[in-house]
This record gives sequence, structure tokens and C-alpha cells, in this order.
Amino acid sequence: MEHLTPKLQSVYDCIKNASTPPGAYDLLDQLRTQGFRAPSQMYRALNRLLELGLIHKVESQNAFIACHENHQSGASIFAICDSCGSVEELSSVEFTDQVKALSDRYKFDSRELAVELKGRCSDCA
Amino acid sequence: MEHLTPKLQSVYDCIKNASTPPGAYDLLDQLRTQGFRAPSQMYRALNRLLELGLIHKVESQNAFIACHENHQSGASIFAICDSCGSVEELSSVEFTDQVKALSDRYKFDSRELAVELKGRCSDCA
DNA sequence: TTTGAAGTGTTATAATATAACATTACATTT
DNA sequence: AAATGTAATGTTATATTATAACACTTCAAA
Repeated sequence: MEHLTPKLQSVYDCIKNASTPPGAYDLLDQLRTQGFRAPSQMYRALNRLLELGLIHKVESQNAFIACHENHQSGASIFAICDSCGSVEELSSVEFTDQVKALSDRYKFDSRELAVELKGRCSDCA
Repeated sequence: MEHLTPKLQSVYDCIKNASTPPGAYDLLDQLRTQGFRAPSQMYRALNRLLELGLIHKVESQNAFIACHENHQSGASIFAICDSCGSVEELSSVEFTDQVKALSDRYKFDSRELAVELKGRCSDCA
């Protein structure tokens, strides 16, 4: 991981430490002391972290989550618990092959994969 | 397909006929003549169609698309073209099975699957 | 004929995200 | 050191997406 500016670092840390993926405005509230005053500041930080591949956006939640260590570029697979709101990033190598097969079948040149699973996590089951 | 109220039918038709998945406010604009005046009216219609399983929401686009005929309940797989914005719903039993296997591996009780692939469609490739 | 559920209408507001432009910080070249 | 360029930051305003809350209508079934 690069050395981030203090602002980027604070956003990244906040996302990493959250028990549940925070939204942009949650982060904004929490990081006022770090000099975040306006939404555009936060969205800049978030977009930068997305570009750097350090975080993902969980689209169905409008929320942000830190990438897995063993993150495969361009693929994100999330298990989102209906009950407690926790989001876990899953890993699957097989999956990548499957996507390739599917893409080929439909002649679609796939660059990025996002999977969002909704259900119950093991704690809440 | 059930017999829908005229409003629901007009929204559903509009979504089905669109070349690219429309957003709620696109639909609102287009269906003013059908008596849609306020966002809440459109969102009511959209939520109803979602409940009925007639449409999906494409989360990364905040847009709505009609379900495939051979739609497997709870599973949606979309190929979203970066270039022309077209969205195609793909089908893959293997894929769905793979997801099931992955969920099991993580002891996640998955009720709903959404896959969004981004890249280039065959026309734009 | 009433009553209750589904559908509809309307106003207001919440939540999410970007545009546009000004300023500052700081490394590199001169 | 002064000049320059670029990335980062600050600020205001506004666009986009979505829901809350409450009133009214319709119409079938009791």
C-alpha cells in the first residue's frame, strides 16, 4: 500500500475499522475532525481510494468497504447480511473462470465483476 | 404475467421497450401523459413491479430492466456495456450453482444473487 | 351500505452525488 | 530564491435518487 495523504489515510482507516460498511455521509460525520467539511471532499477521497483499488463500493447499499488482502483486481464478491448489515468479501478463483466462460458464451468482453449476495450470515442464521 | 393496473402496465411496457434501462426519473418524464406526476408515484410502481418479479434494479446504474422470460427467481446476472450503456440479462445455471457452493463454503445463507459484469458488448467490441 | 384493502394523489423532505471554480502545497526547473 | 506546473484541498451551489406522511378514491366483499 502506497503512502496516502492524511485525509485519504483517515478515510481508509475509518472504512477498515467499521463493523458495517459506512456510506459517504457517515464518513463525513465521523471525519469532521480530520478536516472534512463538504460532501465533495469525501467523494474525492472515496473516488481516489476506489481508483487505487483500496476500497470497493457496495452498490446495493451505497456503502464502501476495504478490499480484501488477497483481492483479485476487478472482481468483488460480497455477502450482505439482511439481518445485521455485515458485509463480507468472499474469494473464489473458480468464479473467475466461470465468468470468463459466461462472457465468452455471450460474446461480452468483461472487464469488471461485481457479485452481491443477500441473505443471512452465519452469526445471524 | 398477471393483469396489471394501467399505471403498472405503462411502466412495465416502457421499461421493456427501452433500448437502455431507464431510471425512475426518466420513466417519470416519459409517462407524464399516463398520469405520473410525482416521484413517489413512480417509485410505488417500480417497487410493485420489483415485488412481482417483473423487473430488476440494476444497482450500479440506478436503473430498471425487465426480467428475462426464463428468469430464475432471486438470481440476476447483467452484462453492462461501458460504451453504449446496453444491459443484457444473462443466464447461467452453472453460475448460480457455483454461487450456491461458494455461499455454502462461507456458511452464508444466500437468498438473492445479483451479478453485474461491466465491459464491452459484442456490438461495441 | 359499510367497511376495508389496494390503489392513487400530493407535498415535503431525506439521502446520495457531482459541477464548477478558487486556493494552497509542494516538487522541479531556472 | 523566483517561477512554474501539478496534485491536493476548500467552498458553494446544485443535481440526482428515494422516501415519509397524509389525504382521497375505488371497488369488491361482508
